[in-house]
Amino acid sequence: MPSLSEENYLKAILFLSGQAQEPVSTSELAARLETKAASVTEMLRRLAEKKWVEYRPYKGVYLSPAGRDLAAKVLRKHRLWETFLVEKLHFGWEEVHEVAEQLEHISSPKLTERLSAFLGHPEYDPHGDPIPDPNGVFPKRPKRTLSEVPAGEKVLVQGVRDGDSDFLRYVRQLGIALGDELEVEAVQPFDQSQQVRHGERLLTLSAIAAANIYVL
Amino acid sequence: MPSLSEENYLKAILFLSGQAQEPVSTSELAARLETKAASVTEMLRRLAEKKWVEYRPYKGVYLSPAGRDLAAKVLRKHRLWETFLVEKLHFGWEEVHEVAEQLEHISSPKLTERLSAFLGHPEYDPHGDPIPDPNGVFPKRPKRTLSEVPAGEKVLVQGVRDGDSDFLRYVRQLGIALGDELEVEAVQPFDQSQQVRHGERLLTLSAIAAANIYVL
DNA sequence: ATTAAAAATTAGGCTGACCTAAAAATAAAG
DNA sequence: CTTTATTTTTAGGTCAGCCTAATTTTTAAT
Repeated sequence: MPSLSEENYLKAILFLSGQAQEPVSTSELAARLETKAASVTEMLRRLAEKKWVEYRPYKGVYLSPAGRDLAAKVLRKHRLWETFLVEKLHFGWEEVHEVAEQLEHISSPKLTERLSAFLGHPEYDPHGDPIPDPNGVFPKRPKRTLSEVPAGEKVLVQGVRDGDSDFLRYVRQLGIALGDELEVEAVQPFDQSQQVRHGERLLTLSAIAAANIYVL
Repeated sequence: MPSLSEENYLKAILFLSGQAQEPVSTSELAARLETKAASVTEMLRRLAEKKWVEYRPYKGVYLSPAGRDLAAKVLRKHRLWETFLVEKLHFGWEEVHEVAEQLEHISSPKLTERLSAFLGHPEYDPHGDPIPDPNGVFPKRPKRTLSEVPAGEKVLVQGVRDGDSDFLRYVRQLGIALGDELEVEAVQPFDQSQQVRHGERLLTLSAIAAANIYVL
């Protein structure tokens, strides 16, 4: 049974190593977890002892199969709770992250599965991010971002990248919601910024913003 | 902001001091929290420093208004979550306690109030225990136990005393559920045990068991 | 009222999870 | 290929929350 802190480390490693299982550096973890490098080193030694990560001093860490499984379970809970908060308790899109950070550590497999059933076994959370199944397997989906869409094409907003509540607030402020139709009118060659039609309005989105919006 | 441990101590003091705000002893707390007296003493000093309790060494402890408020908020969350688990996720009566012990520490006033609304602002949890309102005020109700019911009277099961999962299991095993009608047929004078009719069946309940069943 | 028993507190230690400062290893620059 | 800069680790300290053992206070019993 990992502690709350250990769960947060495992989750951070999962996030930072991406799908490719690339090793993660001490400083990356320290930045993400808002802690100091020395604390990270110490924790990594403990996680390695428990066989949840493979850790080579100075070289980085990656998750063991057991660690990956634990991290996926935490992520599953996080995304299920986010779904619950938005769909059942009518929270705003951008308010759910912090609360889900707490709820994700509740330890009760029965609760998790009942919650999933209650929500109709969703495969994606309100941000459009995939929810791992009870075995830690992600539903895969063509993950296309708005920035990949050429001028002239119409797309549906599927979600936004999770984790940055400033961005979530910005998107909401623009009036863009899940399921909305967007049409890319033009892409500026020099900075990849896009002119996008959203209903009546014409919006300008930076390349960075466009890369954080998932579309279908 | 109380820590998780501090919340548990406050909740335990609230429970043990009852409605009369009687002072609670170190050993009572140690027993309830499954910890050692020395640990309790240490924590009480800390709680007193934070003005959540009034603590007189060797004399006992009771909650300050601020501490009582914090404890009531935790209890409110506990009972709301129990209600959620039973009514929405179809947990059994006796399975919810442990999970609610975790959920009660989630800190988000907005979540608590949305959850309460989602459940229709219940005043009693599935065990029949009262849920304090957001200001820590309990709905009061004539709290009658089965042991107070004289022979010949018919009553409805309103709930059972929370906290002892052995007892919850026993009640369920007897087939008694919330809302069931019971008729006290006889009370044995020598040990106060009761013969109770439950539908077709005739049950014998000890005085101790009867004192733990709330009726209306 | 004294003594024995029970309850509570103090003293001193341990662990997890953090920190700062110093040292060591790796990477980057001349 | 050295030297410098950056990253990482080690060393040593703090704090919350628990523990055992020893001491003190209170309560109960003679």
